[in-house]
This record gives sequence, structure tokens and C-alpha cells, in this order.
Amino acid sequence: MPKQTKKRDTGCPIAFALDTFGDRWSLLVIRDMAFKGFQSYNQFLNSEEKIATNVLADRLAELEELGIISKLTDPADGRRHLYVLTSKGIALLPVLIEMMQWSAQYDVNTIVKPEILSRIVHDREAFITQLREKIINRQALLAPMSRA
Amino acid sequence: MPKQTKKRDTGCPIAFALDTFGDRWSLLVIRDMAFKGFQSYNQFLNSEEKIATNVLADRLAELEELGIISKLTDPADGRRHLYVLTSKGIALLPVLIEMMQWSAQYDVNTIVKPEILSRIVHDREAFITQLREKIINRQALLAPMSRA
DNA sequence: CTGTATCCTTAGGGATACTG
DNA sequence: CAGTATCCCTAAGGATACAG
Repeated sequence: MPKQTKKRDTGCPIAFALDTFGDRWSLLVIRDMAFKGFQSYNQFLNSEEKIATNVLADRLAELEELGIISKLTDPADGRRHLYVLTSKGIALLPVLIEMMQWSAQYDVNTIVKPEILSRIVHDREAFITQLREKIINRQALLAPMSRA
Repeated sequence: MPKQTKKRDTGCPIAFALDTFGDRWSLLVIRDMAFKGFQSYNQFLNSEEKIATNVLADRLAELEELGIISKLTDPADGRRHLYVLTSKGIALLPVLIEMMQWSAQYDVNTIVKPEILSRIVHDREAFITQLREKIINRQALLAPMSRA
């Protein structure tokens, strides 16, 4: 059961965003879905940063409750689950993109493919639109048939 | 002395961003500087979300060490300090803006002035540029004379 | 006003074992 | 494979007192 972290509940949008996904792991899970196309528990678990299994389970439940992701049953195998981004989750793409750009600019250890960075800088809107459609298409194949 | 939080140090820009300012308070301090024009310890301390004094001191030191803010002595009163955003800090504006837009879209309790939201949506680049210049001008008055 | 210093609590999260 | 369940521990953060 996901905990209710202490919410600040001033009307501030920054504070709300932080209270919603401003923890150490949520955005990484969302990144895995958005950029790597990950959909299964095991994929997240084996992601580069090595999230702990209990933390992952908690974050997935939390994000689902927040309406940022959906949990589906795999149409190819009814025993498996798949996690996909909702439109509310996909709407976080711009936030991720801006973080990427900032880190690419100021951290020497950050690795972003030059052609990606270039598109972010010079063709931001189109890049996001294209990414969004890619995600939607990937999910469209399974979403309609098997909502959990 | 600011603690070194556990850094993940994969080359991922999202992970780096989270490790750098992905805590409960850093972005709120930056928000206070960027949008409210706050520059003094007391202003931050009395901000709406009521940050604890030790946490504030820690975050200010941390952000300074990261090169995101600068600590100056107040030219009007040598005993006082002022905190201002560096270019690296100002470069976080787009991240803040995207968070604002997302929250405005998905949280009913979030309050963003309609004219602000409209500018973000329809005139994003110009809005950010203008905001950036406003911040720089505000700081230009004191920055050159009194680096601590 | 601008911080330090302490004390204390809790929740976030790592490790690991276990289950359907 | 896809999670639960525990145990434990540390660091983040509240409260408050105090100092330059």
C-alpha cells in the first residue's frame, strides 16, 4: 500500500509537482517507460540504477493511483502484467526533456546522444510530438483489449 | 556542511538531475528566487511552505556548492547576505515552467494566473526569455560590486 | 536578521527471504 | 516472472534553542 507522503497543499504548482513525482525513483520509472519502452516489472527492476523490489512495487502502485500509469494484463500471457503511461504520464515528457537538456549542459558525465540533444535544442516541439506518438503507438497495440 | 547524498552516477541525465535538485526543497528555493525575487534568508524561511531553518541553511550551502546559486554580501548592508541565481540556476527555468504547466493541467488545487499559463502555452520561448532577463536585471544591480 | 547546534522522529529505501 | 513481506538503518527533515 503506497504511503501518503506529506503533501504541502499550498496552491503552488511546483510544490504539487514535487509532492507528486519529486522523489528519488518515480521519474526514473517514467523514463524507462517513455524512452526505453519498458513495460514489465522485471525490466524496471533490472534498470541501470537498480531500484529495490519493494520500492519499485510501491512506486508502481503510487503512480497508478495517481493516474500517471496504467496496469494492464498482458494480452499475450494473461498471467503477466504490463505498465504503460497514461496521457497524464506522457504529459511529463517535457519535464523529462528539460531535465535532460539541463544535465547535458552542466554535467560532464551525462551522456546524451548528440543527435538527440540537437533535436531537443533545435526542434523541441516536433521532437516531443514525435516521441509522444511513438509511445502512444507502442501502447495502442495492447491497451484497448485488456484493461486490468 | 552539506552532505553528499548518494549519487547514482550512471550517465543518465534524468538521474543526474534528480541527484542534483531532486529533493523536497531545492526547487522551491529556486522558485522563490526566480519567480518571487527573494534574495534573503528570511524571505526563504517565511515562504509559504515553511522550510525548517536547518534544512534551508543546508540547501543554500548545497546549491551554492553546486554552482546553482551565489552568496553575496548585501552592498546596502555589509552584515547581510543575498542569494542569487547563477546562469546554471537560471537554466532551470524551463524545468520549473514545465512542472508548472503540468500541475496546472492536472491538479485542480493548483493556482496559476491565467495570463501566465496562457503565455507558457502560447508563447513559451518568449516568456522564458523575458523571465530570464528580468532575473538577470534584478541581480545585475548588485552582483558586480560584491561577490562574497 | 542570519544563521548554528541539537535533539528527535519518521519515512524512504536497501537487503533479503519468500510466495503465487 | 511478478511481486509481498520483513527487517533494519540511515539520512532527511521537523522543532526548538541559541549565537554573531
